[in-house]
Amino acid sequence: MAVVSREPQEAAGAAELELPGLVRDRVKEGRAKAAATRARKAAEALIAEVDPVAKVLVDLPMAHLDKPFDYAVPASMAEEARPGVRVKVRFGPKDVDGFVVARAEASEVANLQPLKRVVSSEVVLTPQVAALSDSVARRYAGARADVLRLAIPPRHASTEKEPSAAVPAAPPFDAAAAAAAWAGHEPATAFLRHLASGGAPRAVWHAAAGTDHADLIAHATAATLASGRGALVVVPDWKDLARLDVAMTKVLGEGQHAVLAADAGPASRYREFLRVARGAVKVAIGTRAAAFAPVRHLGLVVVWDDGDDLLAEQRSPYPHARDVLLLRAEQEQAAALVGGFARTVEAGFLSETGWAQEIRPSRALARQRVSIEITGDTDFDLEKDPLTRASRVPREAHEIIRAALATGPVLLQTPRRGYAASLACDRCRTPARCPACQGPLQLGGPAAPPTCGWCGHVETAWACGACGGFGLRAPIIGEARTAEEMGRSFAGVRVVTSSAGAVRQTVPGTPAIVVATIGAEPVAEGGYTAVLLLDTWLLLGRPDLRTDEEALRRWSNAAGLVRPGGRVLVVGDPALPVLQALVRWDQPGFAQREASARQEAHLPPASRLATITGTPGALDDALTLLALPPGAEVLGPAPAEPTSTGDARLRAVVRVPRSLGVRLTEALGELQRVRSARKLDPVRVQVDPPTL
DNA sequence: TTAACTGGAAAA
DNA sequence: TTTCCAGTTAAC
Repeated sequence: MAVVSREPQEAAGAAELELPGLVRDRVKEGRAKAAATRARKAAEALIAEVDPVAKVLVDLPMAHLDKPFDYAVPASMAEEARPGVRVKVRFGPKDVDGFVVARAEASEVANLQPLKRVVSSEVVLTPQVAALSDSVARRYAGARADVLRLAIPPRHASTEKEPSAAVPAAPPFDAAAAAAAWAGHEPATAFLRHLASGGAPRAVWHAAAGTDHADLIAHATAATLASGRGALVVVPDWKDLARLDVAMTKVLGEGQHAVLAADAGPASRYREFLRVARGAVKVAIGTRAAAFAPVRHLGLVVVWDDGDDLLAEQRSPYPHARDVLLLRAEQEQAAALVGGFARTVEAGFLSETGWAQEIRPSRALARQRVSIEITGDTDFDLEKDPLTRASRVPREAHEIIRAALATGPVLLQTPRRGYAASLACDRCRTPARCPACQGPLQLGGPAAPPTCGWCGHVETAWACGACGGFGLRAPIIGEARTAEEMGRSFAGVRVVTSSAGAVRQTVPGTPAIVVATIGAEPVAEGGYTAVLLLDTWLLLGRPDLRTDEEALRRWSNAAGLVRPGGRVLVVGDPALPVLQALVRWDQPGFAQREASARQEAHLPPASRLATITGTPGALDDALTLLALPPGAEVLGPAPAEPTSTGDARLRAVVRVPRSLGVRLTEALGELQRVRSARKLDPVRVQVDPPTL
């Protein structure tokens, strides 16, 4: 025992005399290490003379640790430890990453720990973005560390060593070209003038069908640059981003903008981020996380198609890119542009409250530019026209396609992917499901009975699960089958498909039939000569609160791809208000009606609402702890998705009038701090979630 | 990791 | 009541 537990020092003493070389080396190593530690300690003991205190936000998600901690700045780091740099600090038991947010002369706290290391001298957290992260964290009752993780991409050390490429001189602002691009949208010329002269106008922009919106955004950016300020544009996905990238290059010239996308890979993502952070470029475009891009002297923020759910962050605290940008526009006195072919209730609210003005197509432009028609999708038509039975493309549509093909490409938007023909109830249009496995019932051949597409069950006595009907209606055709039939109907015409998994970004402006599933529509060079929206009823079948709104947004985006002077044909029930709004291109009107419905139901944006989700015990506890402002309502709790480990969870909804929104989020923030400090089971808080 | 704090039990 | 010890907590 005694021999085994001998002190290390004794062993070291023995080694000096007799032990073999390897052990001696190790002892030397140990001594060198000890000497290095002493040297480091000595260096740390020398504290910076000016502002020896660094205020550091540590990268920990715990709500009660969401405040700056003071550290001593060693003299060796006096210069590098500037606000905005990444540092490593000792925090309790372990070393954690953090950001210096300020330097100070003194601290309230005695015996400060020294900063361990300045990870890099790059200023990645600018004061503006730090302030933005503050307000986003407060608005969403979340922790700043979580927000910063969304805002600042992971460091990529080798990329950091490269200098950012020099930016070529930008061409001078062409005010006439900008005005021409925006012609017909009113009052866009005033908006552009205001931007160019350094103002901060705010607008909600409804784009006319056939508008090359990316081009217009690029011109608005150019106007902002002309005032000596930077701009930031956020779009939902990489398809929009690619289009915008091309437009920016065309209008601003090569290398004038950075492209920020999380899925571009860590090196490229960080390289582009650094170009912005270093002030090498004044313009940034990107997907949702780009809303935090540290653009210098920000003059304009733009969000396109803000109804797309991709703009809602999936990670805590679940901020929406539109709201981040709008907060930013206020804080940095920048202009704001919220644009789309569709209109969200939230965007409509901005103009209703007077926060922003409207930019709309003039009536003349709307009428002359595109004709939008609707054709019935009733069983009567199906009887009359044998073609429709097979293909779901009515005869009237065939005529439009034929005419439009003479001058360019035609888009057919269909809601279903693949080939198989699924069936639906002919009375209520609920898709027919297999009674055994809930798979889709399909027709294998002309005379075959309906068969399940998943388990192969042959259904001979089907009855609709929703309405009890016995009739099956003409099949829902997938995009592959539609494409095949188009190829047969229009022999010699090129047929292109685009659907999830095989999305085509662009097609040439030459005659072709493009069959795409919803959201996968390629952009046609110069626009489509005609756009057909098929099987519109299928999108409306879902019992979601936002079904109509979302369907209208998706149709509007497809219709928006038409070229000026082109035609849009909607196949659907002309009596439906949502289709009427589409045909009249009155998405703002539809949003307004939706807004009053939501107001009556006390839903956002007129109310502020939050969900709290957790295990039954934790939720119950949280609701007791939550100090709600008077007038707040609590709904539920109702069953929610179980945890990843399968534990049951409940969700409660709390809501207040919008005027009390700040009180609600403060209470929720306090709740999270208390729960985190007491190490209670976590609950998830989501403020104004996109869906309920 | 570690100093400060808490609470409970033994000693006086 | 005081003192000691072990476990807990906060964390610069």
